[in-house]
Amino acid sequence: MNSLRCFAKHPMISLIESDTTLKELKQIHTQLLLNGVLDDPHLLGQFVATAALKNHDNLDYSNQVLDQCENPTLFALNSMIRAHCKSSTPQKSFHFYNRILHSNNNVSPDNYTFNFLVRTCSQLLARETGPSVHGALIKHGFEHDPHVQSGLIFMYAELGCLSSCHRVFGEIPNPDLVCQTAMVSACAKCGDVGFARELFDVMPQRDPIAWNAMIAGYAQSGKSRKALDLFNLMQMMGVRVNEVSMVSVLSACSHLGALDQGRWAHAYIERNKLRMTVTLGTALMDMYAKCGNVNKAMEVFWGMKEKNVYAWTSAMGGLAMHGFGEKCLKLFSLMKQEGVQPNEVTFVSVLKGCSVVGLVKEGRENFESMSEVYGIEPQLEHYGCMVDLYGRAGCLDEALNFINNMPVKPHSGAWGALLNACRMHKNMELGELASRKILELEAKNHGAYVLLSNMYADSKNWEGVNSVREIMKAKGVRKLPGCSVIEVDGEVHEFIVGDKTHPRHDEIEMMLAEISKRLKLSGYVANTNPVLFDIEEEEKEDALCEHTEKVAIAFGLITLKEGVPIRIVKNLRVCWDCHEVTKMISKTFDREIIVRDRNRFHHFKDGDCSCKGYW
DNA sequence: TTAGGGTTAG
Repeated sequence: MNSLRCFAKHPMISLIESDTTLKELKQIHTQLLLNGVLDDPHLLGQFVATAALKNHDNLDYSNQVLDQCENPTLFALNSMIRAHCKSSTPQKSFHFYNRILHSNNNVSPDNYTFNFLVRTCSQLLARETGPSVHGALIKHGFEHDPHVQSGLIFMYAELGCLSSCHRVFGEIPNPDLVCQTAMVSACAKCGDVGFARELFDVMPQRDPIAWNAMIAGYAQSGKSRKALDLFNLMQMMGVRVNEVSMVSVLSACSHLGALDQGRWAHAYIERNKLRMTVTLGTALMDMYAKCGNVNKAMEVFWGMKEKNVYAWTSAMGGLAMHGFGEKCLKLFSLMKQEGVQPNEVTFVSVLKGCSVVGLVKEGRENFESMSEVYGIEPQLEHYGCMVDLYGRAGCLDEALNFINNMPVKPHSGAWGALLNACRMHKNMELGELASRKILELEAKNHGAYVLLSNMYADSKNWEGVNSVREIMKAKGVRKLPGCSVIEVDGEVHEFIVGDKTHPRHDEIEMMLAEISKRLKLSGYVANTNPVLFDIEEEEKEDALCEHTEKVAIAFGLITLKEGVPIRIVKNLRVCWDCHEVTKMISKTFDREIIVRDRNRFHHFKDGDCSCKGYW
């Protein structure tokens, strides 16, 4: 009874809510002081903890109150570590940890202290401090606390230290469901999704969170089909699916470009009345954008009740990916008007938006505003976007100048953007320089070899083509095999270059011949330059016929009803000839064709492409 | 009177 009375929340403290203003908080504080309520250290702790936990980003007041208090309780100090760990200033947790350590009030850290502190280290990605905190908690005897253990596994996974995850996990005699799930997630996060699955399979019991962890593990490591397979198994086993499961399912569909399956997932969410959280809404929108239906993506976006920086950034990225640069920038203005703070990823979308439509001035201004207005230091990714922006617009000198003046060493991405620009604008000399730089950094960068070889082929420099081929051979560099995917009636068909095993291979061949015939009748002459090797003209045409997007398009023409757009996802950039051919097919066969290549979307219609020849 | 595992944008 006594303890209940002691820990019941004071009615005035209960008034503190997450939307309590600072002024109101001060009024409550003054009242509590006048009434002598805060003379009780437990109630003071309650006030500070409530104020801090209700608003993670306004901890100053609680900090001040506690700093003026000579002998705060362990509860109050732990609460401050917990609040800071979730705030934008997690490092301040250590101030309160130090107060616990150096308290003259007989206070010493407990399992709560270390649990919160370990989470602070995860937030901070504290490579050195994390292990020290681990050492300290062992010294204080808390390494057997299951909350602390799962926290440590999570922390080491965030730090990318799988061996430490294994060490912690291996030392737990009987890990509970939570620790096992944390370990499954940690292995998947650190790249060992196979071991994650082994662990998952031998778990004596699995709740929906464990299933979600494994599905997410697959989705995040690019094993999208496995993610969808496991989701199907989850349903078959009668495990309760929730909105978190669907986020991973949608993410897997986005990755595959599987629009039918994505639509099915959308219908499933509605049918089962799953909660449309901002995360789920973002995943849904992203799925539609990445599967080629940008209008539907924007419809989802505008229908979202809450839009955070992820939602805005994803919508802007979707627009940029489809070539709608101006719309992307308009959305950026709107986002700022709404008071949503952009982050570094937002600027990647902004710069891509500028790049796809050649808005050099706007791109430069936005890039400069990153550090000047928003205090965000540009990362390599942003520098790459800027080189792409200048290069794509044909300002090759400025692109080179930009690279040469980068405050950090230019990475292969920056040189790669320049190389692609050189290909677009046919600048052989600079292209050679760019490829040399890339290969100095990454001797086996197959993309650079292919681009360079294609540039030589474009200028009929067969000697150049051969020399690239020789170097590739000597260094054991293989061209990444092309692969195109098309979905028909909810089934994903994958065409890999040279693979003739598709059950309808013969029909596809016939359709390819038909396409060839009809295109020739319309005056098409194959541009054979992008074929990597210098071979006889006729053979070259055959090799081009095998570019996987053409095979997938042929399959689409056979299987999809008239008027249904053909949607292809390709793992490489579309080559110039395929781009021309696809334009012509869209006209000759009166068919809309939407291709997602490694970089962006191409919408082919009536003999034209939305990229206007720049990709 | 404070605590643990699963989700979104490059």
